[in-house]
Amino acid sequence: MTRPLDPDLFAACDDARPMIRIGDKWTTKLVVCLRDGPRRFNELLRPLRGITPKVLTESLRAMERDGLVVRTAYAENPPRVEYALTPFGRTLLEPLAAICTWTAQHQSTLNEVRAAS
Amino acid sequence: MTRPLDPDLFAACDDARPMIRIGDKWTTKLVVCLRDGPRRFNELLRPLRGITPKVLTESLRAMERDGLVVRTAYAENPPRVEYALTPFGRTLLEPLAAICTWTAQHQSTLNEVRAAS
DNA sequence: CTGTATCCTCATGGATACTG
DNA sequence: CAGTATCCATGAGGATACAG
Repeated sequence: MTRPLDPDLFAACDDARPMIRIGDKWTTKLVVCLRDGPRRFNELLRPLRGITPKVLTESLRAMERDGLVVRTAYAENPPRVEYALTPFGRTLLEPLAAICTWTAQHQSTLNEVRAAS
Repeated sequence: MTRPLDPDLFAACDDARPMIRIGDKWTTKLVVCLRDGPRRFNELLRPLRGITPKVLTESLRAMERDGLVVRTAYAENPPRVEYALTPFGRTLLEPLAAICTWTAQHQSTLNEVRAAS
């Protein structure tokens, strides 16, 4: 108990902005959306209820820049574009699952606690 | 591949605001800071470089409301206040560790990818 | 279908100073 | 030591409309 804090634990998070925008509103949900294979723009727009095309584009571009997602455009008519997780992006699935499981398991606890206050 | 999306996976995250403010700038760091035992206000203020007392207070109050943290004030002079994780708060440590590990392992990859673009 | 272009709101969180 | 009190900057994200 009360061992000194390990400074290294913060090394990865010390930047003004988080390396991965795990904290933002959509990135994690997008990763989950893409876990079973490539999805098209509208296939992402729909299940993420409430996201606007602008924000979806921004999020996907950011994830592309970070190498989490690849965008593939097919020269067809009507145009078809597919987004898929890269192998690197897939490495996020496991730690993210841990958080999702926690949330699913403890959501009711949280609701009770909040209702009581 | 390309199995249909499991809608339940989003059930826990469908609210306008996340149940737990995992996404915010300080909550996760505070959990990590408190993992080894109770800490005093200034013991949290210092290692979280850059946080202001106002924001620290706000964050701790929010975590208190959610039952993640307990505040204990000792009637001494000078005043002493300790913050500690509740058992419930401790359940967050494991999934959070998964994310921390991921970040630590892949930070360099991310840096390379960004430098290349 | 797959996006862009504008405009705008609003909450997070930072700066600074002060108090019991 | 452990906060409060103000004020304010910023940018993520939303609304809406339009385009290739």
